[in-house]
Amino acid sequence: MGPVTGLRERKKEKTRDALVASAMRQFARRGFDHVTVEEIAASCEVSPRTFFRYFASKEDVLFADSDARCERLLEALAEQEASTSPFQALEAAVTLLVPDYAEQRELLRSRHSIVTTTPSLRTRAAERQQGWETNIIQQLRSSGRARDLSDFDLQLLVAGTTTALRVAVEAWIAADGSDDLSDLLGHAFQRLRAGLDTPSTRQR
Amino acid sequence: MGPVTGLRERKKEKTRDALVASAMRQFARRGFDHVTVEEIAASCEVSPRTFFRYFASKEDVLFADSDARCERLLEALAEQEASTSPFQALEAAVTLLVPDYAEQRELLRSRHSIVTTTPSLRTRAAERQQGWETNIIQQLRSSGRARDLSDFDLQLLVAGTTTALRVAVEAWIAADGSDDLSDLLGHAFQRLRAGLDTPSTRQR
DNA sequence: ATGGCAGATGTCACACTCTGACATCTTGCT
DNA sequence: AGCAAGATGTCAGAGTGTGACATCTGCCAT
Repeated sequence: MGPVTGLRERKKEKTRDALVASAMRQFARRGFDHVTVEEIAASCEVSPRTFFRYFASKEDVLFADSDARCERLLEALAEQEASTSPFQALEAAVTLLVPDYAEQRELLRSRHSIVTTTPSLRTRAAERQQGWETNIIQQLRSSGRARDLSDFDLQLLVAGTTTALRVAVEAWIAADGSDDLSDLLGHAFQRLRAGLDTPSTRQR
Repeated sequence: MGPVTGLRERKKEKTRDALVASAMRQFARRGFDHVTVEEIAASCEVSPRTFFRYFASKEDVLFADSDARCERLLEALAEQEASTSPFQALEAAVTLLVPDYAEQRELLRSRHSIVTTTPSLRTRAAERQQGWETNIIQQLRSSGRARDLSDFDLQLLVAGTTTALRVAVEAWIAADGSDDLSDLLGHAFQRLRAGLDTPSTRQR
């Protein structure tokens, strides 16, 4: 029972993918704000109005894959043993995302360069993950896994974890490729576990 | 030797403050996107063009005080003993900001309600602080305080700290006022120190 | 004090993003 | 075939943000 695959839905997905691909390509080449929605739409033979039916804003097309990744994280989280601590469950779930990131390194890298070279975007980079926090918190709560954490501790835990993820991914993206994302993540979680004021046992 | 206080600068500051105040008042009353820049400008007897000379965007006026607070954090950080660890220095500096936050609780609270009730802003809430990270990292590096931390560890440390600050402030804002920001911050730093996977010793 | 300079503001014109309303075409179903 | 629903196009318009240029005003040297 694969996903219901009517012609309509396939067409839609195709248009969506085309928009993302074309947008990313042009952003990378000419810079985010030198590319207009009209141009993106035109390159896919679609009206600008239609573009906005797929994406709420021009920025959204940049982060199109991010939401999908959040979904996958939530799924991975749901699959963790109920007996593991929220922290461990998060670490395990995040680790499961590594191949996903690795696959899209080029996309992430080009987005990173787009974001850092566009002042208006610089702040909006990681806030996407901010949105993740709410979802993760909700999932941990409703699954009962966070039963003995206070709201405050839970928020701190989740925020700390997504922050670690963000920092690790950024470092991985920024590096020349010799670093392994798993290692970076492992190190980050290790430090969250041991306490941030603990002197690091050497690194890189 | 107080700050050089030419008439010109005073006037400018006055306009700026007026813009922020009027904007915040109207946002709170009518919602962020039902208030136009034109209206804000008009209420201060100023042209819309001038508004954009003070603030790069309509959103920026919402976070006008944030940058100032970042400045103060950097100063406080610079004043810390060179012998304290980066983590301790950050904790101490952040603690010095508490009165600052406390003073503006109402402003922060109304901003919080504006942000959470405006879909287009919901994600953009605290990521202003994201921008803080770069500044803090730079300061720690150039002051030599972070001499024996790897880039990665430093990034993680700073990101973790600002995250703790954000979470604590959010919790404080969301609460009914019975909580003390110092306590929340203290607790957050305590958990960063002890390790996020450590069971909490009771709380609220 | 005064005349010039630099910074602050206003005016105008314009590009671009994003939205609502309505018409049209296409797909899925019977 | 033919209808209903969904997808797209067209059109008009509000709102944000920017460049260019003119004007006004506080500042300072003479």
